[in-house]
Amino acid sequence: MRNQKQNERIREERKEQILAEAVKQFAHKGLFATKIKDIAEAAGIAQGLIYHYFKSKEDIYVEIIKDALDKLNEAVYMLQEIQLRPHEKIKTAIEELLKTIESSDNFIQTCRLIAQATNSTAIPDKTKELITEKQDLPYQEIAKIMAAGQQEGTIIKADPYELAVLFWTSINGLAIYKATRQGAVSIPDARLLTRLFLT
Amino acid sequence: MRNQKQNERIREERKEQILAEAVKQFAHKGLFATKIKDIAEAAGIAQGLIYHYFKSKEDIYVEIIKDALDKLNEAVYMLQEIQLRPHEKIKTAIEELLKTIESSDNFIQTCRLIAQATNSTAIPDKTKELITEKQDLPYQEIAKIMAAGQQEGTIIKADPYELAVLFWTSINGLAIYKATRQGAVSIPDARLLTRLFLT
DNA sequence: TATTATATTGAATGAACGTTCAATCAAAAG
DNA sequence: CTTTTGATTGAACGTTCATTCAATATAATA
Repeated sequence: MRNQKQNERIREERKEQILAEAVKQFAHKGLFATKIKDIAEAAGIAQGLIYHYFKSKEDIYVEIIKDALDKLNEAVYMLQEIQLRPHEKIKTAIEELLKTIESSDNFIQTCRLIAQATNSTAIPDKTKELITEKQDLPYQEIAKIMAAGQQEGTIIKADPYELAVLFWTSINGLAIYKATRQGAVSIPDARLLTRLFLT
Repeated sequence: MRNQKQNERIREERKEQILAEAVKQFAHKGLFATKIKDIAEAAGIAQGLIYHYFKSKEDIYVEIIKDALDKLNEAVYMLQEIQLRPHEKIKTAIEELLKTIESSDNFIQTCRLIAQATNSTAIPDKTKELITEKQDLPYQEIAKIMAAGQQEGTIIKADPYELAVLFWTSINGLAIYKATRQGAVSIPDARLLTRLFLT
């Protein structure tokens, strides 16, 4: 028989493979239009095998949404660490996020998944909990930076949280925009958006 | 027996009633998580009766998406008519749109429906056609106004279409933001957003 | 090679759902 | 009151789908 280490590795690889295909399917079609058959076919395995690795379709979905929210929060957390003035943080964040939108399918999938989940009341309860738990952090974090910048006089005077809302709705909107027009779309220059927040 | 006029009126009223409930359901849950049973129950009628008025669930959905896109285009079209300088048009549009986001559930439902439909590849082909046909007009229209304002030196210099993208992604993002936090959320002041476009 | 444990398959199951349909109801017209 | 026509109901039908399961394959170990 196989030893435990090998088994664990195979198991982990298969799980990742299934998750990777499921992310694509969910991002494009959402939870309810994505069929287990779709995921199995995309992964090149039998339908039944999916249930060897996951309890249910919902479970896969919940895990994916969790990962998506975590990924976003992690990125935001890194922003805290960087040694920059607040207004430079905002500038850098916008530049990096727009660059990522242009280059990374992965990030766009993350945005699509979160947007769908956020915009539907039909998602599993567990997903709703994750969202209430994790969705606010990016807003809070950006709001903090905005407030700090206001202290220094480099960020425009307005409710910091409202500025954060504008920040994220713009970024998110652009990601979805890019996602839904396949191919050549021109994402606005970072300086345009930056201008919205700096004095 | 009833005369034809009465029948037509009853028929029209019922259709509207079904559509009104379907809009709510679709806006909250999307096409695939909304069941015919849900719509029938919300409308207080038997499931079967829906098929006396509509050919299929998809048909209802397509009609609703069509209405949503038309409503948006109509609003944009009215903007053309107003006698104002380009930068005043942008200012007024932002003010009115933000006011509408704060007050009108109807508008928010429209935004949700369009966002969902745009963000999914699983929607009916007929819906996809409607979107490709009608979705670009608001962008074009705002881009035109931006370009005109640039001629007058009142709108910031940048690709007009990119400005339009920024315009709509912000508005749309805010509408979705409001939709998904039930109750008290503070929508940013119109002046903040206006500042993004004016010189 | 025989054994054992897990991976994998594909068919079976059962529930949910969209749609159809036969039967009944309601109301106006004769 | 009777007829006629469309509105309405609720059960029935057929399909799709998530999930389960019995059977088979694989590969490491003894």
